[in-house]
Amino acid sequence: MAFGEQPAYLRVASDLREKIVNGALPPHARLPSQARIREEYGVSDTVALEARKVLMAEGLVEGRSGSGTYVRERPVPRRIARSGYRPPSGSSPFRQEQTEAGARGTWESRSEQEEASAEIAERLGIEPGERVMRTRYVFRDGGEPMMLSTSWEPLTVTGRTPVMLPEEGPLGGCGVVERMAAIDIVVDNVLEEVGARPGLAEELMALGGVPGHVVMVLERTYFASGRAVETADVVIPADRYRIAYHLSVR
Amino acid sequence: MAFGEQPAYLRVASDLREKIVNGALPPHARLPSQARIREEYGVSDTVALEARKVLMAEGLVEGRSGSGTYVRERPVPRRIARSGYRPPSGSSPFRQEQTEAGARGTWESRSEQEEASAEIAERLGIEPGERVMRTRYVFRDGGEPMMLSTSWEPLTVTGRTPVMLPEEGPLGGCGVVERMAAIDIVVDNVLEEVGARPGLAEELMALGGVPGHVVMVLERTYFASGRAVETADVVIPADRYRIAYHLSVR
DNA sequence: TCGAATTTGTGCGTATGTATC
DNA sequence: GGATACATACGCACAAATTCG
Repeated sequence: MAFGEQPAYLRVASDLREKIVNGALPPHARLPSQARIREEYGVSDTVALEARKVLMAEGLVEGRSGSGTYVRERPVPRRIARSGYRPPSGSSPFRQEQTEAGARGTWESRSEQEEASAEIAERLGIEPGERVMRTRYVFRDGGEPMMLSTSWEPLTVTGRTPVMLPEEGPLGGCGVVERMAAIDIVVDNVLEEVGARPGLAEELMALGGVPGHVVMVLERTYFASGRAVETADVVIPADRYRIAYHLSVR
Repeated sequence: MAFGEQPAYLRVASDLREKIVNGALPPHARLPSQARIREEYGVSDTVALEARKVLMAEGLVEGRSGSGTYVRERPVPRRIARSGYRPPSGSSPFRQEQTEAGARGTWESRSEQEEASAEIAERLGIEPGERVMRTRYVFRDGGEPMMLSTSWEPLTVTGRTPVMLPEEGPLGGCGVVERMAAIDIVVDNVLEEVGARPGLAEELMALGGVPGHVVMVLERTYFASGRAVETADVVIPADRYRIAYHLSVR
């Protein structure tokens, strides 16, 4: 390998990648087998294997034992409009987590009281050990799981009120802002932090994904007059969704 | 390999991973060398190598040629405050891509004219083939590459003006809003879409990462009076950064 | 139903280059 | 320079899954 050249396996990977992105190898097409790659590029078995591994790590292809290596479909990601997004029509920016264009979202949830962990306490601005209501959601979009969410609300805020359980009562499933409004708490700010990481096996199981898939994690906290009233972790499969913000420049 | 067992390299990787997460191998500690692993676990060179590769792909360790394989620090992800984020102090929400708390950002860039691809034309609301100025950036934070960005501006907007080249002239490096203001274009809206995927080998090379690492992709478009004046793709390593939005709930 | 060919996935041994100590 | 350690590369072997006649 001469100076300045990139390794053989990266050269082969780049060539195959090019054929994938420019459409010469469309989704569901089979890549040349390891043996064919070896012949076509004049490289060893190891190099052909490493090249395939690079593309697999990039999520472009998927190996099926005994069959071949196939180009994966990359669905056009759907848009999840977040708070702050104002669609052309004048609909509410809230409870839009499921929708770009009115997709019917359904969800299940389970609530449970617990003591705030150090991290949750930090996010809610309370003392660790204070009691909070934790609610886990699975959101579905047309039956397909699309989003996992876990939210925490301090019981000092909602305790002994009709909205203590997010999904019970007349305001069940209405969203944080409306529920808080019902007990005279005006949510006026929201902080959202977006991160991403490989999904945990457990999450991907629930989301119908494949080990190794990437998820985005949205850490969201609602504030009312400077006090945190709800914080949540939202897990979203990154291959199917994007998170959209529409902001005005002061 | 008996039925139901996992491959040897995964067994070795799991054992080493356990030692890392439980602290037996703290950050900056050196892993056993390939030869040592071979001896300790009674496996071949290949298995030891593959095991290390798994941990490297997970971002837990980093190999230094000639020296060893070291446990990486997993820094609390730094926050990249995006447009819309208003820190307690009243500083400008723009040109904050580099900073949580005043980190000095440096960058390099290279501009070039080209014809708009179908995708870029769509995003800019122009015809494919119209000429645009493409500028590629590498942003650094204390010398470490932290962000790749490619921006496109229609030449119908900036052509034959002092700000045609983003990084030239008196307003070089000033940010889109200020530059556009200089030619009497008032940027009033920005649309940001956050996605995530495994990084391409090329991107991770530039960002100092490892094949397989996750990146976030920020697709950002600035608008002035409903017309797109700049669009950009921003690639950010997800293990080191998060993207923060602070929004008010009207 | 059976079996052969193909292909991936895993594993072994070895060699060479190159960076670090 | 020498020793160590990682990175790349070659060739081979075998098991498991798949495909196909």
